[in-house]
Amino acid sequence: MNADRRVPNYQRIADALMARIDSGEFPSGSRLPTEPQLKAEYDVSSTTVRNAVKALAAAGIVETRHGAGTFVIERKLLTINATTTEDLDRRRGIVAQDSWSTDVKEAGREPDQRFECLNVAASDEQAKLLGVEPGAWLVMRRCWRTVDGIPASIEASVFPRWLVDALPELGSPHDIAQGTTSFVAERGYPMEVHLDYVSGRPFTREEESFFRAPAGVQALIRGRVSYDKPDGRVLRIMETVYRNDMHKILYVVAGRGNATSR
Amino acid sequence: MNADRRVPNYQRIADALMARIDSGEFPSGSRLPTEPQLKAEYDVSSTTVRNAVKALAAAGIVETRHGAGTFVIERKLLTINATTTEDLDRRRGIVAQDSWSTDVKEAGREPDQRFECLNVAASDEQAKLLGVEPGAWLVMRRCWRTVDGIPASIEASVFPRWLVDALPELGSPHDIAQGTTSFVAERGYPMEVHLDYVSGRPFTREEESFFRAPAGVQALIRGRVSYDKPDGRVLRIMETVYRNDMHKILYVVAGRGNATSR
DNA sequence: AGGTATTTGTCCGTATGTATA
DNA sequence: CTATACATACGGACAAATACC
Repeated sequence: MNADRRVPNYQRIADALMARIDSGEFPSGSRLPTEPQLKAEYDVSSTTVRNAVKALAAAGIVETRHGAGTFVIERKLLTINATTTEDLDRRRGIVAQDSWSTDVKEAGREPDQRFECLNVAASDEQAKLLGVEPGAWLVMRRCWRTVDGIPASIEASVFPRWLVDALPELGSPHDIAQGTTSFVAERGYPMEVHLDYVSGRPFTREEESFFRAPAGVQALIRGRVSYDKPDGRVLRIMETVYRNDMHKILYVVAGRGNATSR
Repeated sequence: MNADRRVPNYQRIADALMARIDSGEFPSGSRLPTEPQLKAEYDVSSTTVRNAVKALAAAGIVETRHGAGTFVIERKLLTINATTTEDLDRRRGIVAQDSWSTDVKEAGREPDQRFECLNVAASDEQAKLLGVEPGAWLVMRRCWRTVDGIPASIEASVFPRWLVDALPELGSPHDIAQGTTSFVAERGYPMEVHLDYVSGRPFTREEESFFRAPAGVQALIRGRVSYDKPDGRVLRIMETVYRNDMHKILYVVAGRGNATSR
């Protein structure tokens, strides 16, 4: 027994429960004892039991469901391929579908998305990238995506004014089934290079209301700025917000590791 | 979107505090009123005030410091370039330094790292990638890294047995200042292609004790499997655990967006 | 360096609300 | 409809870390 007084009681109970989960006593998806039961079992107050369960929830080990109980979580990661593009899909015979749907279906899961097109004011960052004034009107195309019925990601793209003028379909309130990347490319504006950044943060209140994810789940963010050529014109600014417990993002990186071979 | 009419009291207080933060009343780094003050101000119990502050902390808005107070957080993101390699550094005249130190110093911040080399048992996944039995002995090289004195990331690399036999320095308990990528490349084993995956999750208890990050901060994970050529031999399996509120990972992706041009 | 006030962390007991089975 | 289970809320006590004199 660890009688280290520096470790709070609720943390010791959390550790004990975690050990019981690891031992197989509570397999993935199973229900933990109720809080009153744990309270009696460990002879502590309700506060302490709740803190213990909250610690496990924050660590992504369990999920509490109001009125139902506390359940052990199992993570199923979906791989999002950030390197392949639609031309690769075509070689595999996939034509009229965006690359996200392809990824999800190939994982044997069911994709669904709700689409919307809206006019937005350019943020400072967007304005700088596009060379317009902050607050300028931009067209945003946004997808709210679910996997097996679970809210999984939100993808938002904004396009420069001149591109929307050239390709009015970008302003239409209808989804472009083949994906905007290949649509824009086919019309004469191929994206030759993308700058991606990946980070993570807690959900905003707004995102929370869409995802309704358990505690311990945060956002995995992928930003992508697409250019017609290196240091060229920006064709699209995209940001995707993923549930971080459902996704991993894959990149194939060309190594140039042999410094002496240049 | 679902419109929950009933919002808990603590959430309304959290929203009110967030609005006051956004309004500039509490700028970044400033201290919020103490909990007894908030309790009096909003005329609620200590539980409710604490729940409100916890909600803000979980959302990454504020950070509570034991005995000191509650402070508004400012995020400073460090960019980790996952695409450039040491040969690029050399062209810029940087030679005897790994790419991480380069990135951190270029951001005007102070990198520091503690290195260790240990013998570990291969996990199932590592064993599969390396073509050995699970549990086989592998050499792991690990860096515990701080930025401006703040624990920022842990990077762990494992190498196949045959490569350590060929390059015994990989088993040495000393850091390889130039970075292992270029070291291994110079000795005749260039890494021509990397497979990266990026994801996020809560810290493990062990990671927590190193990072000591406030609530609302999680791990940003980058895994990298490096090959000598596409579908070739695995030269290294690397996993880096970053504080997600301190890092974004940058990738330069070659676009092949023009499907008709093939 | 030490002591004291301040501030958050932990823990107790209890009551009531609300979602789920 | 009822019982169950977690969520919210009240009020208070003491511990532990920090700040300040």
